[in-house]
Amino acid sequence: MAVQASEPAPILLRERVRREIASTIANAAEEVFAAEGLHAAHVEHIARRAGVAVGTLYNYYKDRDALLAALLRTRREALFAELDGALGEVVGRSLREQLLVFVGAHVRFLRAHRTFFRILFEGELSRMQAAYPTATEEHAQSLRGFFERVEGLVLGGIKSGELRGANAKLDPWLLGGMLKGVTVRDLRENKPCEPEDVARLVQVFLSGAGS
Amino acid sequence: MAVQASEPAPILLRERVRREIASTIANAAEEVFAAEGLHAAHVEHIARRAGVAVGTLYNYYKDRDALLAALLRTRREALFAELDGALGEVVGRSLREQLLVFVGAHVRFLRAHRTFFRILFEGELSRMQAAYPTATEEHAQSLRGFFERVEGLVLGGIKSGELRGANAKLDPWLLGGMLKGVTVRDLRENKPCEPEDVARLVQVFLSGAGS
Amino acid sequence: MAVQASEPAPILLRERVRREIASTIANAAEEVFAAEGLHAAHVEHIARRAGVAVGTLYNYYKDRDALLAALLRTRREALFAELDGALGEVVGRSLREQLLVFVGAHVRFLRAHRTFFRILFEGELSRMQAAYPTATEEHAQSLRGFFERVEGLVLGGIKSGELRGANAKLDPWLLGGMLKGVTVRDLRENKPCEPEDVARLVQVFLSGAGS
Amino acid sequence: MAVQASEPAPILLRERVRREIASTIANAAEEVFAAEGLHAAHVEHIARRAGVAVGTLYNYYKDRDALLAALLRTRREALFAELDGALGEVVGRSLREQLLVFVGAHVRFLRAHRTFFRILFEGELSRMQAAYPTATEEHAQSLRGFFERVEGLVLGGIKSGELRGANAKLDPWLLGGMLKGVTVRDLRENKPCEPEDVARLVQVFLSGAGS
DNA sequence: TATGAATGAGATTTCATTCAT
DNA sequence: CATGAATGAAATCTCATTCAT
Repeated sequence: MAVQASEPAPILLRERVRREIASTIANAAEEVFAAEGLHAAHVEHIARRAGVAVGTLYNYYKDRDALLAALLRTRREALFAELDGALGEVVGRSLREQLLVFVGAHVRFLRAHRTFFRILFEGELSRMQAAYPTATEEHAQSLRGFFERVEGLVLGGIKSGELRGANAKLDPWLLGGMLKGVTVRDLRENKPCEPEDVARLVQVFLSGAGS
Repeated sequence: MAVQASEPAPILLRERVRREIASTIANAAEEVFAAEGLHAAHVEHIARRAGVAVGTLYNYYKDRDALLAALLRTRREALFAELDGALGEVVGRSLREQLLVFVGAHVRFLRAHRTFFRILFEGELSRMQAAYPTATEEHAQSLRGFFERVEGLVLGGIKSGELRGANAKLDPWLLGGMLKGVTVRDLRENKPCEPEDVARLVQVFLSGAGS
Repeated sequence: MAVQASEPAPILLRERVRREIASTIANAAEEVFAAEGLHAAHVEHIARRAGVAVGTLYNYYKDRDALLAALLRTRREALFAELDGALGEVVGRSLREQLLVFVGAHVRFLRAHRTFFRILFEGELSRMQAAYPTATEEHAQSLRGFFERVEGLVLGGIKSGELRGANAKLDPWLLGGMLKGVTVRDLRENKPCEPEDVARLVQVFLSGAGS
Repeated sequence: MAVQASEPAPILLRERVRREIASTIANAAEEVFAAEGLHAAHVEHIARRAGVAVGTLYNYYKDRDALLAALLRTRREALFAELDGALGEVVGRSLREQLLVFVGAHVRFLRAHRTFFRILFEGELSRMQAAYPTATEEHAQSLRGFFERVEGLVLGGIKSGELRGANAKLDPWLLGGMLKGVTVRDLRENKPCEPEDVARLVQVFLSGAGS
């Protein structure tokens, strides 16, 4: 008895094509948002870069807000997967090792997705709530998740005694600030963060730069 | 002894009124730019907040670009005066003292002009060159000047031997990053930077957070 | 018995000063209207050129419309005085003599008030009724008066038999067109109308250019 | 024999529709520019008269300047085609015949595009260089081309001896002035130029109106 | 479902006119 | 009266979004 297997397959195929296009558009959006700025980026440019018509773009994303939100969500999930994956491999190790691994993962992701961090940090102080409520929410969640992981490391260090005289409220901002510092240097000066820079960052945070 | 000073007085008065209004508009602009974002801020809102008609605003500033540029220039000059004034009083002292004074001055200025830093750091990765060329130039100069002062402190510390195994290229970004960290905390979380936070920041940079 | 003659004099003086200023403003207006165009001319430029404040200008003329209207009226009256004066001296003479004198007077006035004709002919086909109703009326009256005088000459020539096979309806437009032709040449090419050009114009109108 | 021509057709159709709309907008612009004046005409009125939204108008013409320029260029090319076509048919004929044909063609075009001449002659002395540089250039070229053709006729007449005692510099302005005269009569008095008017114009230019 | 032209609300900027000094 | 800064209506142009094909 022959099986009519021709039905489900096209559906899957169609779905795969759909995702392919959505992803192409999101990638184009990332490039254009990074290149033209969060506010100045034109939807038409995104469509053009993706090789589709604007109408098509709107078939995949409700509006500019939704497109930006989806983009942020996707990249955030990838980033967090990378960070959590790296941290998962050094559970229980020393704070120094955890920091090295964490910063290393961050830098690795930065190299692959410089644009995401440009968008993330450009929007950090920007006020887009009114114009892009959904994207703003995703954006906030990205910043929060990033900060929580930094904070988690600091709290772990305090608990284990590896951080002394610590200020649990402030120190995550100091560590996060340094991370942002090297990120901004990469984005503004086109100066990628080398392995020795990672080591130096961790060294300064743990032992200071002073003699 | 009566002085016949009836002529110059009105001129001075006019000029003073003029500056007063220009400054009122700039202050309103600062608030609105900070509240609505660098791009989304409406000229009309600025005028309304300043209590003048749009036309009046344009009597004082050529266009949106010029208004933003003037704002950035004014605040930058005030900030640099504050920072340089503070540093001038600790010339020759230890790096720790210089850092404490510098960070203290920064925090003091932040308290008085939170919005300026919002604009400064929001625009750090933003792309406004095309729309606001003059403002962009002022902005870049502000960032540069800020960084140069941080860099100067680091270089001084290296020269004096107070920074050991230093990385002259990277360390300014780390120190600057921490400063930005506490600034962002203030702006995003409404958590002003207390004196003990200043001390902690300097402590971490010089001696590290590790045990 | 001493006469208190000190009263009327100041009034006269005041009135004379008033007219002086009004006339200065009108002259400035003429220059600016001619230089910048009927619509593009800025009231502020007129005031500046007259050496007064805009507010002063509005003390003398109700609005832009009234200023332009007054200007047109004044110049028109002067032009017509000139033309009628010249024609008055050749009453009863041959059409050729009348034409020579008329065209000569026109050219003389043109040399003294090029700007008036620029305004007059620029506005000939322009639609300014909506924006400047009063000025439009003055303008129309100027054109009408100019045409009537040309028409008068033609009709006189027909009546006296000096124009043969004439077309009383069309010929004034032909003669007027030639006058406008030399005027426009003056205004556009900066080529003033010489005495021999006057003679040639009359010659062509009366005897044609053909061999 | 069926032809599989389904591909190219839509493209041609699109292009045709596009031209249709562009032309509709240009025609609306012509009417509005003529009715409201070169400077006072509102872009929104043009769009409304064309039955499209303002945005659509801007999809077809870069800005107000470009719209006016395109309009002038199109009409000018049509006018010159008409004039040159007519002149081409009387090459080598007598000056009188050439003039009759030329003036006739002019009058024919005037009847079909009264508005073009309104714009052309309104702008003759107007100052629009600053606001509409491109349109000004088209305008100047139109005036120049018109004058050149008039001048060509006169020069031809001088060369052939059909114009006697001619003034090659002045006569084109006289002939052109008469043409403008009948045109203005049409536009201002709503009095179209009849065939006998054409004949009279030529008659006066060649033989004069005198007895 | 893809397309891209049409839409029109909304933003910036100008300038004739007013009016407090 | 002279002054000139303040006013705000109005004009041009942009661009996210829709929708007929």
